[in-house]
Amino acid sequence: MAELPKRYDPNAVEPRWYQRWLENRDFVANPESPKPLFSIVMPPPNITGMLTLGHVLGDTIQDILARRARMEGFEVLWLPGMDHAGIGTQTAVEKHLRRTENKTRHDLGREEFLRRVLQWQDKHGGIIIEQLQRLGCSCDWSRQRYTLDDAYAAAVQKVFVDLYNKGLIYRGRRMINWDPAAQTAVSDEEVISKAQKGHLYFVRYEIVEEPGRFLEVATTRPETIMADTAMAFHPGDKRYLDLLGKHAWRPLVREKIPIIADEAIDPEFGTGVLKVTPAHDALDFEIGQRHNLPIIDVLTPTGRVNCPAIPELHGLERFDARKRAAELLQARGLLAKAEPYENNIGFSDRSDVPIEPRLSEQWFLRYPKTKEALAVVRDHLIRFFPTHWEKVYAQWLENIRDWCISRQVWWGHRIPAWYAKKKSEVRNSKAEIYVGIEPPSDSENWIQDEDTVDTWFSSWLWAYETMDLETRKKFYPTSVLVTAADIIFFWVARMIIAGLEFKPGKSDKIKDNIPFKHVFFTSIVRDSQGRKMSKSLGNSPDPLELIDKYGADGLRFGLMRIAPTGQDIRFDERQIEEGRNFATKLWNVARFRQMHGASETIPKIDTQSLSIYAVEVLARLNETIDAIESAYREYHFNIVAQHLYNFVWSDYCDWFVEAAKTDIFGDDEAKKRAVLAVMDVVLSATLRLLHPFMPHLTEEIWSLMNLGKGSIQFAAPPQKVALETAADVTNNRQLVSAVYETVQAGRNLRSVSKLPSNRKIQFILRTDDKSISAQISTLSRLLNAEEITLDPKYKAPAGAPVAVTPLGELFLVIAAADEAGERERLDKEIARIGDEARTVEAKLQNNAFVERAPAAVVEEHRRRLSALTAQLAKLKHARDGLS
RNA sequence: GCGCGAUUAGCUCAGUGGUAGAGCACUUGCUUCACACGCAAGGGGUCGCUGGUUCGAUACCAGCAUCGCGCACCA
Repeated sequence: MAELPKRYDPNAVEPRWYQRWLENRDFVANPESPKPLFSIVMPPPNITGMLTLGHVLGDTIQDILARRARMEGFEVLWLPGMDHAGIGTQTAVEKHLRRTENKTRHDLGREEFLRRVLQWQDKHGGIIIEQLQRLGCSCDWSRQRYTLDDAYAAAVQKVFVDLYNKGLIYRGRRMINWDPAAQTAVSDEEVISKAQKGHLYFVRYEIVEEPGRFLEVATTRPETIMADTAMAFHPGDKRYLDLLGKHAWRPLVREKIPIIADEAIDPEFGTGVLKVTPAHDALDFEIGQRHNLPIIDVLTPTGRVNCPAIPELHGLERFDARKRAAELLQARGLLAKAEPYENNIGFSDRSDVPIEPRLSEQWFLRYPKTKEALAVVRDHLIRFFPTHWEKVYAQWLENIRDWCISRQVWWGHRIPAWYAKKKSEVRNSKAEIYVGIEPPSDSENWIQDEDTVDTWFSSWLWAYETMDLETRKKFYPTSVLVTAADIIFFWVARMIIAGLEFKPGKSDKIKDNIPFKHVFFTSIVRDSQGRKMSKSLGNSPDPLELIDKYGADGLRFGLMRIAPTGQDIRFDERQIEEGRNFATKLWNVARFRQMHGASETIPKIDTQSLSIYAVEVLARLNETIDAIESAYREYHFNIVAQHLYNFVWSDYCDWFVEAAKTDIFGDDEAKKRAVLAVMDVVLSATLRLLHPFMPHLTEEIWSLMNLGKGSIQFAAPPQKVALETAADVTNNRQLVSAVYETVQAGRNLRSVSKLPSNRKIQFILRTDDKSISAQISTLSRLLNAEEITLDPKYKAPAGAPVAVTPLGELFLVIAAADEAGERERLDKEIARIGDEARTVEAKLQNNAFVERAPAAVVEEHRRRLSALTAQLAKLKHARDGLS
């Protein structure tokens, strides 16, 4: 038997076990297994990503579910993988290129650039996989996938072609969200609105037909004035009715533009007049369509002004141009005023720069199966945890708009569309477009689309395209998806749609094709001040450093314990420290058991002859098992962790082990063996319950103490211990709680009497109950008493500290009693108990309460009152005994 | 503007129609034969506010306030 060192060293133990598990292929799923399935696909982290606390949270939860399922006898597949992260990875490489070689991707050309991305990927990619392994994740690495694997990429292309052939994917020239930094279109979901401080400029447009009269318009974007093609007001706005059909002089590039009326204008805003700029605003574009307005684009894809007619602005960056345009207007007397103004602006989720609404030719997907996707969640074929996300999901689906899926990015799945070379300027015509996985046979006459698809257009197949057919047959649909709620639209909803549309399941039935049965939305990890973790704030701790400091198990347990469902987590390193401390506590209490001899591999206890303390701890173990079971059903991991923490630390260590020392250090060998067996049963059960949270530590103790055959990973979860008849258990437990209460009262006496806790002291217990004598040795130990004497007729000297306990009156024997102090203490105690008794009594005197409250509640109050009254009498008696 | 969530001890959070809870932090005592990453004792709360339902509300209902999030608007 290997001896357990005093301090547990996770850094030595954890990698050793992980390596062993890998060698044993413990995480590899077997599609031919007859066992019931349990499967999870990991939300794929970005290929060049680093492990964040968000990953730690999500992947720990997945690991807990996977490990628990393995113990419960499921055939488990936890399928890991990575995402190529189109825009993100490309941006990183472009940045690197600019810094090191001062080149753009266009300088290198597509082929060379992609070669560089692959180099970058080889150098920086996949680190996160090692980090997940350090965390202890029990993924089936033999099935690791990548969104750019050949088979996966082929599936993405096939889906594109199929949807095109179904008429669901189309190409169109429409207003899209343009990211000028990444220089690509993005989807509506990738635009986040943020409050932005700026100015509202009031610009004067002279009326052509009435020189000297001006139309004033409020705008935040004077730099786009050159692209104005109309002025508009609300048709019901009497202020401007006489101007309808007239014209205004557009400033800067002076030109006549019509004055029109349109319902879309809010007469309340600004002056009630809108300058219509169809090329640079979605609403203006719609108005332009309705009124057949020309479209003038004065911005380049990088967000610079393109307007040679105004040399002062031409080439300026859009925000510089805004200031300059205002100055120009001011100089010409056309700027009435500029007010400070705060409005919401759409920012690119990716590059964090303001989005530019832009007219552009892109590929779009008309979502299929939206009604069905709503139904499967509404009808709970797919259950969301917490449930309130169902509503968020439904709202999105009910207001869904077509998805712009093309990206002007090279890194990713290239769009399988070809254009006829000769007439490439007329791409709209169907005859000029060929969509197919293979290029057209006369490929020299065709040119492939330069764009790639949105990364999420590949991720939405992740739930099943990651599985080969055999694996899919066994493990699809997956059991549960664990993910952060911020990708509910990006990923969760689209995966559901994909499952329903492409039907990868074993039959056509909806239940076989939904991608998962449960979705658990994890919290978002924030810093201790509630801010989001971000690189720029530097408030994001490195999980690997935390693992070095506290161990993977400590990190996992600490994080789980503070992770509420449905709310954000405020991260505080002290909580991880607690996780580490808990690991050490468990280690030490196991060590304590080991010091008293070897454990039985399959521990057995004789439930007929258990000590009352053993009954108590086993009953609490049973309660813990029940509580954990129901918490798991709702994915309340924090509650599971809290129950385990309380049971181990309080019920087992603080109370049972301390009480058990009476027998362990006693002379009765049979009792000693019995109590050690109880410890083995409890430890064995506890380790198994804790294993999903703290896999390495529990495996280490399990193995060193030889508590089971083989790895704890496949040990069955503990069953509740069958105890004796309920009545006996109740009696036993009442006695134990009386003993424990007496201990607490005695310790309190010691403390208020200012006796240091290491000093042996004497107690006298005044009671008629002779059966108490059996508990005296344990009482003595827990009170660190020299001696406890049972004396039914004890006459205490005046001033002797006393506590009224369920076992009788407990007197502290000290040489010089502080009579005044004791009187004061008793008075306080009498007042406190008296208050409580009066409260209960008042309630019982309330007829309405006695008549209407449930009988059990009333009875409980009566019992309580009589107990308090008895206690009060004894306390008063003790006080009156003082001189 | 619409929707969602939160509001309980200094902090992070549980919780229940019937006597307010945990961990940390704080105060005090302790190197007692598993553990100072520990043991023991203690202080600390009008359960956001106002109404309603009820014998009884921190809990259920309504309104309000504050904070956070999402959607829409955003000239």
